[in-house]
Amino acid sequence: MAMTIAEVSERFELSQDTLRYYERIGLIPRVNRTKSGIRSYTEEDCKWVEFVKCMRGAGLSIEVLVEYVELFLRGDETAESRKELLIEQRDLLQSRTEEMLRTLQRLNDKIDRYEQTIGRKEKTLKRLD
Amino acid sequence: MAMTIAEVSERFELSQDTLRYYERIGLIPRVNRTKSGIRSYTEEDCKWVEFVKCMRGAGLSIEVLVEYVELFLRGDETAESRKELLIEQRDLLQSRTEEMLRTLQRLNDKIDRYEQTIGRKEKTLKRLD
DNA sequence: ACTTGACTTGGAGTTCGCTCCAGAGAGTAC
DNA sequence: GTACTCTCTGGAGCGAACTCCAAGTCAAGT
Repeated sequence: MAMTIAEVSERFELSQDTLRYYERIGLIPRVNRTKSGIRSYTEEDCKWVEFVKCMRGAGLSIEVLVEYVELFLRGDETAESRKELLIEQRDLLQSRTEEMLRTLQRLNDKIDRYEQTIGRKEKTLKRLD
Repeated sequence: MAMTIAEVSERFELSQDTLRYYERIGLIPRVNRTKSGIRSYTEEDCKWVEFVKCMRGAGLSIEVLVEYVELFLRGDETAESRKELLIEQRDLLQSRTEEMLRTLQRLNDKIDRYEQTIGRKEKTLKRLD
């Protein structure tokens, strides 16, 4: 059940360095070690890794995720703060996503215009043949 | 019609340093200067600034935008390459956007669960009164 | 003529988020 | 026991994208 850093690295496609870095800065709670000091990831640890990978992938900052973990570790009485933090980040993510959708549309329009322009050019060339 | 860097900075909410930086690295074509060496932005220059701001805002890399500008400056025969570059970036942007939409959904679910948990807690507290 | 303020350039400095490395300590294989 | 492999820690290094700074130029106002 418990996994080594090599296995977790493989499983989530994050480098061992990144996993150690994430733990060092508190982006995931501290992982337990064997008596000889080697990390032994539980399924719970893996859930944190997966969560953080997902949130980082969407662009949430390390800073805010560290804060989330800190709140989590302080226990139940921080549930409200955690919820507020999540709402704030959700709103940020939403507006960034909306901006990206608009830009996506713009890129598609631009590509369409390129298609038309190049299409016209080809026609012209054919006519010249 | 022509604008100073201060006006362009104001108009697009980009610092003067950023505008100069963008020009220096070729993210926008070179802006003409007055005889005394001061930048004088035409409406055309402003369109580039706006385009770049939009694309950077969606996360396109500086590197790829510089390449786009270079191709543009080489003229009509690069239209096809420019189109391909745009398609590539469009596809990248699309998958990033999709990832963000999935994460957005996940965040919303998580917030919902927080709402329920906190709701239950409040009820319990009330019952204890 | 001189001060003020906006602008110039080239280059150094900063922040974020990793990524790499050196040196050391275990566990396994022979 | 010694070679090999995996892992550890603390710290240095790196690339991207700005951001700041020093020293100098120029135009306008008084």
